[in-house]
Amino acid sequence: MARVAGRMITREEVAEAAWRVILRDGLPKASMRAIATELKATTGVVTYHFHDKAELLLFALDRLGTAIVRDMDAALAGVTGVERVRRILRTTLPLGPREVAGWRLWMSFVGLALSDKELRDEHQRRLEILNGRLEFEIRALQARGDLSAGIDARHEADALVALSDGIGLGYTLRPKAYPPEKQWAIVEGYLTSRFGLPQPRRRGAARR
Amino acid sequence: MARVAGRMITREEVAEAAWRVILRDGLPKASMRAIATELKATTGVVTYHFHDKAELLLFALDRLGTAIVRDMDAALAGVTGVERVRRILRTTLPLGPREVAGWRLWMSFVGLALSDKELRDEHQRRLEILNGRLEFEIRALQARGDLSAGIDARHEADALVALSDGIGLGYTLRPKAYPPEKQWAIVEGYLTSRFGLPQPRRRGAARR
DNA sequence: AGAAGAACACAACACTTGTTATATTCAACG
DNA sequence: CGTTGAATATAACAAGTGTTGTGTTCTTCT
Repeated sequence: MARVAGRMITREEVAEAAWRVILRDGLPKASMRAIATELKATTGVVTYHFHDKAELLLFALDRLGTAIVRDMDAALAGVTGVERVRRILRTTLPLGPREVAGWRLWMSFVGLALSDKELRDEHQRRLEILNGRLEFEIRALQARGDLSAGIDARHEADALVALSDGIGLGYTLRPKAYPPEKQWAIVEGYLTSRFGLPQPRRRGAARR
Repeated sequence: MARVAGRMITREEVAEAAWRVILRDGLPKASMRAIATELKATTGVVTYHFHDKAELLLFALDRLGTAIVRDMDAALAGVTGVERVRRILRTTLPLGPREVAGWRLWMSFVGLALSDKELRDEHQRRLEILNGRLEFEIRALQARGDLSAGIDARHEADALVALSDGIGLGYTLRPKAYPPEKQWAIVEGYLTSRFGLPQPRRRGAARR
């Protein structure tokens, strides 16, 4: 109980301030003081909402993951069939500024995740969610008859995750080499040549 | 002039010590003192060979890249045809402990590379080298007649880099999800369904 | 009005960091 | 020999870090 005072900064706002600092100055510069300054507050706010800095970073990463899942669900609303797979990939790829920011943040944490078990678990969770969703959709397509029952859904989902993550990694390091059109061309090319899924737009070059 | 004294620690040894520290304790723990201790020396050695810490990290990353290129060249010696593409991918994928260490190191630096221009340039250089080599080999296969002349070599190389980098990223975060056999199954599956490349067989065509 | 407690500010502590300056060692050479 | 200079050790500094403790506000409830 007890509704509260003047500004009332929430944990989410702290996490989002951390995002902005990380995106602007990099993770090493994201100190408690820098995050507090970004909030136009002092470190007291940060230490009040989070016991640790580790807890703050973990929460920031967790919230980033749930935001992506929420975006994905929104993109899937009312969509059926093959288009669902495309929508999933569209929300994970760095096609727009929002997704680009997400990828930059995610990549900023990868280095830490290698030496921090909890951060690594959080990363794994996201990958497993993405993998699980793709696997589910592939199975649904198989049940529908749109896809051969012979293919290994789990395996194909792993491959798709690898492809989209590779594009995301490539974009964060070489943005010019992976513009949105090329990202999507790679994914569409993969889907058609691998599964024979029809292209919504005009037919292209992927005949062998 | 002047051959020198007792231990004579080189820049390369310092860089390799930095690798070990980063692999064992993570990049944030890789301080000058930690690296010096790993060398069983003091910080004087490190500051003598490197003016900056930034210069040390850049050198360590650069040397990692050249080591990978050297491995790739060694794997390509005397190999012709489609097998060359496979060899390239085999040296980039985290199939063995050596490549796994390379990937862990590379991923440790990605976060810093986002906020450090020189590190980012180094990353881009490696990606461009890998992309260039694959593009070259694809063109060679086209000239040979093993691959349709209609495909866009540059585009296919970008896609292949994305796929292998995605596998590498996936492995560093979820090693159990991408064991060596699965890594290779994904790549082989991609090559066959995308290019129709046959499983390894020998043919005796004249080179060039 | 008064009490309570949440939300925040502020200051200080104990470390660690990168960097620099100054000593020390010791093989090579005139 | 003594001198030189590269290679390493040592020590110190200023700045920044996460964390902790103690005030200060200010709303809400009685």
